[in-house]
Amino acid sequence: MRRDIFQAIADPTRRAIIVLIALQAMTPNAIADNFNTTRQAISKHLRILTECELVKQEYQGREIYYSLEIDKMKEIDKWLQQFRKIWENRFTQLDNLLSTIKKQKK
Amino acid sequence: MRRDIFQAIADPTRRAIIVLIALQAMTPNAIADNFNTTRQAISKHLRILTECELVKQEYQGREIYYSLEIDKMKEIDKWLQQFRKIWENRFTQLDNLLSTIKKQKK
DNA sequence: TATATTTGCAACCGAATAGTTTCATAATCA
DNA sequence: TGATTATGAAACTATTCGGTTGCAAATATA
Repeated sequence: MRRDIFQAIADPTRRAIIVLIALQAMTPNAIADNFNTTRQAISKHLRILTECELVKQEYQGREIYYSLEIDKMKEIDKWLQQFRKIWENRFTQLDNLLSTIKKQKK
Repeated sequence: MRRDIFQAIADPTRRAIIVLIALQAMTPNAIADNFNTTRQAISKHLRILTECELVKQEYQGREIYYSLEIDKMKEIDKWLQQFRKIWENRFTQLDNLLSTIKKQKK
């Protein structure tokens, strides 16, 4: 079992669940209402999301409210950081090129 | 075959390849030297990365140089955007709370 | 207390995945 | 030209994945 955050967001249903519970906590039943699968399938997705700590549970009687562990999402952001440096650099280089051309025109 | 960018970065070997060729183009053989698998396995990963346009090829004789399509990486960034709003908001709320407490102290 | 509701878990199934070995093709070099 | 090198593709395999059905446990309700 790999069960890391990148594998977690690879599945489109799980990405949709993440978006769904990002703003408000929801029960498995309520989440499942939004999809074309069984409640048990959603339950399995929630287990995967819980295992990699992308989601937290809040017990309330027999109901369980699931909500997004927003801080965990930053790990993806962190990995992206190294590439962001590259694409921002590209822009800077382009800017420099453009201003050089501008100067040459003068 | 799903073959989208999120599925592409789910595999740790593919993520490592992406990092490896982010700064300079490399041939499949050179890439494979960095891993504990066969060249053919790397070739398959490169095919997947090519299929979802995360990577571009440059033919040079019998060698093929692979390099990262950095713009494609922005798609992940774009998806993250909606959550970035949330976590930045949290910080703002915390700031407001702190300044409210500060005011009350006065 | 008996029944209904909410939930997770186990067993099973078909499809996808990552890897291997083998082979074909094309370019380079002696 | 013949051998070597770089590469991709095909066939196969073990494992994982996402889904289903069926069941058990715990809470709520009549």
